[in-house]
Amino acid sequence: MKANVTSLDVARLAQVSQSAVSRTYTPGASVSADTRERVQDAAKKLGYRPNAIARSLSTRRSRMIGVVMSQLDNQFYPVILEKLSQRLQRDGYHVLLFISDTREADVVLSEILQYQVDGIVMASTVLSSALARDCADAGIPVVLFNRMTRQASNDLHPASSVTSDNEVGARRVAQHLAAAEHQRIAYIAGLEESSTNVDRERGFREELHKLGLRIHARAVGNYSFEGAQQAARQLFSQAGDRPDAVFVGSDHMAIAVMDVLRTELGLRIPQDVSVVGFDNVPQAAWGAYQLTTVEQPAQAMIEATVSLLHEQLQGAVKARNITVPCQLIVRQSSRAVVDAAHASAAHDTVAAGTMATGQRARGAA
Amino acid sequence: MKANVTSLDVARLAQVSQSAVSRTYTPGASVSADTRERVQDAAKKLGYRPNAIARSLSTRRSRMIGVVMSQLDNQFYPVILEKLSQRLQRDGYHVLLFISDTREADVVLSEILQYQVDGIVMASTVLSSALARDCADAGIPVVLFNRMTRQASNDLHPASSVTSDNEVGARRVAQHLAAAEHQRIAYIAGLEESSTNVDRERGFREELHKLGLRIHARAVGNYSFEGAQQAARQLFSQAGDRPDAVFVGSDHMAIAVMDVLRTELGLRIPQDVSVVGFDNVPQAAWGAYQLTTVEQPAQAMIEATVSLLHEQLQGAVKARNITVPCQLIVRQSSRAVVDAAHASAAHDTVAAGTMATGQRARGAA
DNA sequence: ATTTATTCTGCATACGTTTGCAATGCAATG
DNA sequence: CATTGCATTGCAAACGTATGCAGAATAAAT
Repeated sequence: MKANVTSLDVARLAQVSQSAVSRTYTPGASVSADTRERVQDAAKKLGYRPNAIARSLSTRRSRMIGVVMSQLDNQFYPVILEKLSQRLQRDGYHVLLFISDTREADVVLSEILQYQVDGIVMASTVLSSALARDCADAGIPVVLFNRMTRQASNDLHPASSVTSDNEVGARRVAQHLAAAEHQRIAYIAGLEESSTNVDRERGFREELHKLGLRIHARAVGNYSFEGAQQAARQLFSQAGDRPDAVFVGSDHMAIAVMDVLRTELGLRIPQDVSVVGFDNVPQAAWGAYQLTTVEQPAQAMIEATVSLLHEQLQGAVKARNITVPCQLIVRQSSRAVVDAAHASAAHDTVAAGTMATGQRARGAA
Repeated sequence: MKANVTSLDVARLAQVSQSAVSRTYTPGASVSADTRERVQDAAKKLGYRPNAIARSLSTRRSRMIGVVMSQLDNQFYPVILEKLSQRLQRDGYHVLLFISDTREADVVLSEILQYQVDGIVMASTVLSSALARDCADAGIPVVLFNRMTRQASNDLHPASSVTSDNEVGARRVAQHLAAAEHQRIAYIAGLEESSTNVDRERGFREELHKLGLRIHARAVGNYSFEGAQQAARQLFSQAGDRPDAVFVGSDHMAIAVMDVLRTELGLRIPQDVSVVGFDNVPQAAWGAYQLTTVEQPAQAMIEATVSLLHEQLQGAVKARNITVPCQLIVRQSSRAVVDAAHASAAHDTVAAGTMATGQRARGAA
């Protein structure tokens, strides 16, 4: 059997022109039922498979989407990657994956562009404005996932973006913690410069302020496991003035924090300290953590991403941001609301009512 | 600025032939320093980027590796994906990702082949022998990752494969559990037909037998979280005859099992029951689980995968299997060895000696 | 039967690169 | 000065497909 069967080989065997073969595999092209069948028979006989590379060269569309990610250790992203990949496959697109852990994102992106991808999704990575311009010049749609460009207020967005409503989500957390009468509320930040962190921290601070509270202590975890461990140790180092609640910038970090609090410091959660995260990764629901968190709705964010991509593939010139609402999910890592009426035994009662494992509850707003 | 700058545009501006431009971007090609510089200047001026699609068509190598995965929810695989992607990028290859969750793997693979990938890595997916033959005919190297083909004894392997030494790993677990004098040892299987499960179960059973023990109870979890929960409930349903140790076919499942045992059944680990997993995913080291497990060395398996790929890209015709050794990692989810001398207070002592968090210990063999 | 509209088909070119081959220039050697 | 060798260069033919255009075949309408 010949190694590389081309449309020409099939054409010869089927006694038709090469064009006819091409048209057989082009949906909507004009071919008679007879030729189509002859072609398909010949193709099967020879084991023909259309060459997507050649097609891309000819059509100038590769049907590949470049996806750039940096931290697959944070479960949020594998989940996104899986769903995104499946969603794109449904539309006949495929994912060219780039991991830009330590390397310059710019180098990576330059490689992507060489592959003539039809679009780019950047998750948790900063896009230099130079590259953004390159993409715009090349007419390649870029969607920032879970990140916004800094100059969001500028009328000329360099790229579209999809985020959840980080600010409102964080406000819900503030309300939740305040309702349970926490006094010394701490915040562990992600990456200082990331838009997610900025929005979450702003919403959290402002809502606390509105409720007559303030951030009692603060540390930075840079969205990493180790960073969060350090941050937790730092926040709880002075025994006298320890926080009674911690809002952590991501579930990934929150879990690290819980481990430090329990294992190293012997604290009980939520009796001694409440912990709240962000993202609702699968592990947040695990029995040992039962983490109260804000859900970033993965499927909705993916749909938004795909629709932004298509929108720009159709030629929309205006980039825009889509913000997806997110929900507070109350689990048992945070102390329950203190019911003024029966303050004594209230804890368990309320817990049974509103804190069943995995149950979704709208924020108390 | 022109949308698509080609090598011809650059050639014109630099006053050289198009070949010269091509050679400038072909490592090892013959170009004088002078022309190279002229070309690079012109390229920078125009924003030229070589078109990888056209190059692929011409060279008949895409420098893309198709990676097929099915379960990104099991942390083992994202970790692999991240490392593999980075490793391939180092060699100038890129990952075309396919998720074949529910869809036929055959359909997916057929799509991959259209993209003229230079090689394929299949992780935790079964490869139909028909497709394997197609790949062989097309001369495309295939490496099965963490799976072996069934007819391993056959002299004509359809595809190369990389596995850890599942059988030996499972033997270590048997020795470990036997040493601590467990009496009723259960096994929770992954996918019955998978080679990993077959090998692990065989090693476990045979080693137990050698030690005068047997598998006391068995259930199937199909490598899924929910399946493992069901399996755990089933194994522990009859209160009178509960296992005092469970070897679970993967960490992903083992964590689900631990949650069920603790939360639903109120059992203490390891006092009431020991739990051992397989893989050593990051979560196994988390404070709340401290899961004793067998480490599948990710980096070594990746290196093996890459070298098998290269080997076959160089034209090696013979497919082969590489087996990477794996290590028992003792943590606190399994009861410690009973020291015959001071059987009473031995537990904590031994634990302190050999069970420090995250410490790696060779199997007791 | 003739005209008109419609569907099919093949030809030929384009997509942007690589690369074998032959030609050129230049330095070193005799 | 003639000769050889070598590095550099350009020409032109691939690589495998899509598609505009014009002609052929078929069907529909008169």
